[in-house]
Amino acid sequence: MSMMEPLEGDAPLPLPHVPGFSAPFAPPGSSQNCPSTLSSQQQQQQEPSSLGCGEAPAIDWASLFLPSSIGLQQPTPAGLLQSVERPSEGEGNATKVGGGGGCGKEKVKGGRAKKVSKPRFAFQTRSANDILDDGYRWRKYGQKAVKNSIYPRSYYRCTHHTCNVKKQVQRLSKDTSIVVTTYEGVHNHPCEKLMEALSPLLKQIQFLSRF
DNA sequence: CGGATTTGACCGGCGC
DNA sequence: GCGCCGGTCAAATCCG
Repeated sequence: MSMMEPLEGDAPLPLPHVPGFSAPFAPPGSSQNCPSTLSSQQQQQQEPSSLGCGEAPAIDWASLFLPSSIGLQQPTPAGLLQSVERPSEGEGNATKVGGGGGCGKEKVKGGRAKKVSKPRFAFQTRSANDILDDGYRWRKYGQKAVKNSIYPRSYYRCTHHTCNVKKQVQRLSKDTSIVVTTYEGVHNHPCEKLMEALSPLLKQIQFLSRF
């Protein structure tokens, strides 16, 4: 599994840029995403600020999503270790993204699947808890034992009806305190927790902007 | 009772 | 062509 090598091979690194747990995961130069609900243009312009939600105000989502700014809980104070973008995999020519059958594809009724490559974004966290509270709601749909790791990989899907974002969570066998979370796709909706936390702030901004 | 989780089966791509 | 492996499905089970 070559896709994890950059992560597993590296020792914990100082993180140059932390996109935030629930930030819209800036696609590495691609624009394919959630074709079922939103056009790719509206969805993402490589700008983290374009969350893609129609009624979302023009806000710098990337910065707002930072856990520290909204009080999202973090499993441990250690927090993020490394973020990894993986731009090379199948952008455009739709090669397999994760090695498996369904990866990078969407199944349609009847068992056939069409290939859809999505932006993927992985980062490591040092946490005793596998499940990061990133503000979104996830439903687990699978768990697999993976090679070269004593820990299984868990597969989650965003529970929002129109959102197709998935994430994989796996603990490193080399360093059991590190959890690797890989997001696939971009949320086309603001997370409930975030909006809840931001609403008073937004009101305040709107109020102040009148002057 | 409805939603979330678990888990074995199945599917499809890739390497040999 | 075949086997391995990762990703997904879906029925069963759990839980609030």
